[in-house]
Amino acid sequence: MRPPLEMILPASPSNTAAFDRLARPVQKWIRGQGWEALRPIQAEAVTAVLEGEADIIITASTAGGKTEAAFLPLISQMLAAPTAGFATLYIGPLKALINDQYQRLEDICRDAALPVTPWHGDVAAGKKHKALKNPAGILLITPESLEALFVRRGPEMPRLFAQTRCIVIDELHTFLDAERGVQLMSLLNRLEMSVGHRIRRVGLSATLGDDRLAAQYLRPQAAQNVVVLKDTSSQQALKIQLRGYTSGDEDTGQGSTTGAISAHLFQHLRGSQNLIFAGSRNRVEIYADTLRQLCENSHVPQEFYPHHASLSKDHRAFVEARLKDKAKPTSAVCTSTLELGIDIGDVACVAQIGAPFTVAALRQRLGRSGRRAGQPAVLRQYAVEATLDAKSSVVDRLRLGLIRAISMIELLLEGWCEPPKAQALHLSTLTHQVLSVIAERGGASARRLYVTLCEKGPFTSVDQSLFLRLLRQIGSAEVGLIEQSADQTLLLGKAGERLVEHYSFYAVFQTPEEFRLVHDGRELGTLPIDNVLIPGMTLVFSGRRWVVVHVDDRERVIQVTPSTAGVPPVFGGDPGDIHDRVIQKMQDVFAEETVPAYLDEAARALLVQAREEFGRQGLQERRIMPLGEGRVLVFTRTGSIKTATLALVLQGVGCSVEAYDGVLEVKASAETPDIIDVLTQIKDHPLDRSLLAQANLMTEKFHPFLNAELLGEDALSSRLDLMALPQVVNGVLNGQAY
DNA sequence: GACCTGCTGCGGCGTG
Repeated sequence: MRPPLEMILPASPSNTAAFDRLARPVQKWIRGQGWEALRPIQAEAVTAVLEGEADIIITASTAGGKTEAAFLPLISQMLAAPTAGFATLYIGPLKALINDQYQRLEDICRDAALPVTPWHGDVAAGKKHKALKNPAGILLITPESLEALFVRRGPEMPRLFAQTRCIVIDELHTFLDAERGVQLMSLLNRLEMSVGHRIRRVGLSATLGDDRLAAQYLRPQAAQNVVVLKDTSSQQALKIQLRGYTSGDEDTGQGSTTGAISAHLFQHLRGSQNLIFAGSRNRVEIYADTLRQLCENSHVPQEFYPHHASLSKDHRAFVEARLKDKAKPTSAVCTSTLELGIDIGDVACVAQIGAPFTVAALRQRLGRSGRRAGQPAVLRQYAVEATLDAKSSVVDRLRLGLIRAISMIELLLEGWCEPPKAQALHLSTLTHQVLSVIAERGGASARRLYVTLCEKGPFTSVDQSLFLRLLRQIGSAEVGLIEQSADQTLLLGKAGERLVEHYSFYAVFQTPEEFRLVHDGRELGTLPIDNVLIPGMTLVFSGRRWVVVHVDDRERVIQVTPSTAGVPPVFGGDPGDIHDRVIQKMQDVFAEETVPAYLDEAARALLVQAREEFGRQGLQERRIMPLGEGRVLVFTRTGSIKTATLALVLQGVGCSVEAYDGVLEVKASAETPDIIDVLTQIKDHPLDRSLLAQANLMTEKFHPFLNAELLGEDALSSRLDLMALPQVVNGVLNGQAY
């Protein structure tokens, strides 16, 4: 008789029961780890996975043991019932994450003799061919590589996945509300159709604003049956400070806000591991350069390094390794590259310069700090506002950056974050999936495509008539992506074949063209091609200063050599997307009188000023404010989508418009009609879609193949909101005008 | 007024 488990493993009874249900090799691995017990979330997951076939969402903090929670019982299950083909499919959004998870799972599976195969663009072709010849165990793959399998090996899919029982989706939140997430859902749905049975889905995530919406994403047809397991054990303390700073237009000299914030970071972050989110790659370079100088001037070792997606892999790996190495204090000045994914361990503090765009990002970033028991998460928020003078505009006086930073923190504390947008058509990704299904099957009927992608797949907002219009468009002579054979089967056209045959087809997201920046044969990183650089020009990049020595336009290579001066390059980007709820919260912050305890003295003073201005201008009620010289402020009090839609309409009648948080600054010309008349017109008449003609509607990768009509509908389903406009305008007009 | 993510097959060559 084997001894009772309690003698080996001190654990609570429920925990012991969970442990007992795991396969022997898995139990052996757990003992080898020296764990005292399974964590509650892991014990719950064991029960949920082994009892029944329900879809599951597991949410726990980054170091909360989610991977083990899912895989300890899944591996046990695989050992109990061996299958032919891949038994479990793991989807990861990053190659680096797949590499990390491969190491961890290999370790668990070593004694179990269960193969684990990583599969992404950097994995050797030989290794992939071996796995295809003998598919078994766990396959770790990116959405793009899974897409490639469908396109290149469509007929083999049933053989590879016929007995797959479970698909684990890591970092589930990164797929919600993204084109890539729609692609992934389409692929998983196609996989189920291809093998002819449902495959259980398990989502892992650290940050979910709304469990039900995540469940809706994971299994749209049966969201109510998704089991959500939450780790509530690690409710951690949160320490927040919001510091206010003011600056003029010239922000680079001595005594600037960049200098002042850098000095504060230098003073408080040195000696530990930290993340400094600077908001853009340009600002990452500015702050990294300033902090590097501070270290040099103080004759102390360098601890501040830049990290963003345009920097070389080598440099990024160097910074990540330093963050993991507690013997080398390191603060990374970074963009969202360090927001998710790969494990960099616990950081002492998260600094955020300027308000973030979403509460979800703020929450994800904060999750990097305070992960050790008893350690609070620490947020240092820096708000930068303009120095005011007699000529300063109302918009500057309202301190929108500070108010938004406060609003985001308040919403974070309330536990809210942005939900995914449900109704979008995703016509770019639908075009991609049409080509992919045709390639997979060597041809398909329109009916089959519609059922696969829209009826049973994720493109539920697309009805038959819209789908047919899309097919006719991409099958037209001038586009030529598809063509129809005599028996009505849809095949790839010439242009479609060319597209699908190239490896750049698999990803559904757009990437800009770039130069490579090289010093002494070593790549420093990449720059968007719209940077105009000629020999002799200086720049700040990768935390150092360079001078351009040679530009090769054909090969897209720029040679540089060290220099003592420089300015950071322009990286471009899209306008941010701010949710309605954030703007509402800003309105509340203006109207209330309480001052949050986490503001420093300067931030308090700025908040008081902003509220005085808000009251003085009567903005509690007032929605339209003339500024003189034909300029008017229109307070939409809505997020960026509705505000941008109104801006588009006003531009359509000849106004020039600038958008801020919930406010438009409108400048009329001599030919422009009176703004009240324009707004009244919008309120009373259905809107003319021809307005869309002047907007830039080509934002996604496969948009260039669509016509104006389809592009308009796609934009209206996601980035513009004409339907809401009458209501927005009504609100504006019913406030006190003029 | 922004950020991030991904990639196959094949020919040519050297090595064991």
